[in-house]
Amino acid sequence: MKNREKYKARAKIIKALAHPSRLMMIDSLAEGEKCVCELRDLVGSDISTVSKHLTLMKEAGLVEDRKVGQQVYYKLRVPCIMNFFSCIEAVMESKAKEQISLVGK
Amino acid sequence: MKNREKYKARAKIIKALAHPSRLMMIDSLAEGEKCVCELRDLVGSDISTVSKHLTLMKEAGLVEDRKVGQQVYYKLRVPCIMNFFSCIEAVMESKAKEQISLVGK
DNA sequence: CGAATATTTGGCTAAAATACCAAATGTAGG
DNA sequence: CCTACATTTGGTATTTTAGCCAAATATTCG
Repeated sequence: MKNREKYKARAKIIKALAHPSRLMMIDSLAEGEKCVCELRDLVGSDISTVSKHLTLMKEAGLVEDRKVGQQVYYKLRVPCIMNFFSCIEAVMESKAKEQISLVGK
Repeated sequence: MKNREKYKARAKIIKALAHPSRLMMIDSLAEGEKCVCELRDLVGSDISTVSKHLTLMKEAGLVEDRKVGQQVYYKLRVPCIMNFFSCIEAVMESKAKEQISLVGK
């Protein structure tokens, strides 16, 4: 794969994570399968908006869906995603410390 | 911190990763400090564009800078970022397998 | 000081992402 | 078949992001 393409492919997946509502849904899906309506209640947006977020994550390969009756259930496809968050917290802490040290100068 | 804010803060950091050029630079910075001009050669965009990418990553807390003479060196602030990529690859593989299984149907 | 080099900032345009509403689709049950 | 319900799709307006050029800033060196 051409180098430029490799980073583009990675960016697509990371972009699919890069939205507050989507992160909220991922956190929730870590507990297990949820239907679209449950996720809508969680994030509080219009259901069409939620559906589009889910489609986008599905296309990126983050989640998969399953139809049961008239409902559609989504679940995480690759649980290692959850490991991200500890590092994200580390970034925030590191940033916070920097802020503190700047005050002292 | 209010829940909604927590996810917004996380999203800001993840957004700062979510661009091919920025991922390319992060990969390169994993080897060690680089000046802006080296990173411009790497990604091939206008230097003002590269500078803006770096500023954005700095504001997110991903990198820090250091001025040496007339050059500015950037380095990774939180190395655990690099752990992301193995999971990203896993997402891509999982996606690829899905594609293959669909062909067979 | 004045020229040369590295980087950042401001301004602007084009492209991408987001959100909502309305309409379409799919499924279940009477 | 008709209605109700869950979800997706289409269309559109708004916001955000990206990239380039030109100008400003900072530093080095003669």
